[in-house]
Amino acid sequence: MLQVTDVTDVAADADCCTPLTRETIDADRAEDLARKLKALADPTRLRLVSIVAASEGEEACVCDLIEPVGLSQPTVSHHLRILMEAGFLSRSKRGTWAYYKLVPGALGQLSQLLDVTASR
Amino acid sequence: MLQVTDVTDVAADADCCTPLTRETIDADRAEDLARKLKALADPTRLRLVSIVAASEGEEACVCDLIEPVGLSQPTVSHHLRILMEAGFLSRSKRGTWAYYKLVPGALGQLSQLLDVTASR
DNA sequence: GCCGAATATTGACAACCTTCGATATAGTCG
DNA sequence: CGACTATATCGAAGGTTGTCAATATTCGGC
Repeated sequence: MLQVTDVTDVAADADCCTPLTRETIDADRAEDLARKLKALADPTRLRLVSIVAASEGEEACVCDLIEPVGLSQPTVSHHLRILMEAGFLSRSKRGTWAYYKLVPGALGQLSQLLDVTASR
Repeated sequence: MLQVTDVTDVAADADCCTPLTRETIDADRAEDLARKLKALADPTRLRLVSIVAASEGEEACVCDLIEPVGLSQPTVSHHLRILMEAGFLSRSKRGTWAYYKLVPGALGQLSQLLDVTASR
């Protein structure tokens, strides 16, 4: 009940958002939620998000991400693109470098959708 | 904050739990988290969880789940097994019927892991 | 304008996932 | 016991995913 206002905010948001439960989720929203979860459901991508989140300004350069995850540069780029398309990261180029940054609230919003069931 | 006690519970729990961020997640925990997320990252399984969660006692019989999702009985059984192995549902047989029930706190725990980034 | 460096895209391949029909298992009621 | 019903398992088909090497693109410096 603490979340009533948040919930409404969230409902006004882009492409999602009303509780996962109580009323059963409809097929379209399930599809949408699944797409976001799928973007996170990979160990490498979780590590990328985590590293970015722990970096200065919640932002990191591709060149700093390749070595920690131990995969090829194209593979890392691929994962970053998926995370961006799912709305978890945003990209900004500065010179030759590409910086990926956490989209504020994206993880929290997803988290709330899952939490609803648990919080009642 | 209402959930402080839950949080400690959860921290004492099986195979997970410390923030997704600040300290970067290690490969093992990423693997583990990814496995759970992957179990949820399917539209059909989200709908199954949702229907179960919205049912009396957060529990539903397989026979009641087949028609709503519109897939074959073996397919539904398969998805339920995945959700069970990931720790989101538990099964209890009563006579010929199999009842799947939400595991209390499982979704909430996952939710918290994601939320950490957002909450700081 | 050209060269080198950082990132993105493409194409290919193996592994895995979702789904189904067919079949096996387990439990109920005559 | 035997037929029926509910659920699980198996095997196969088609689609999707993660990964890499090779290549394209974009940008800064000489």
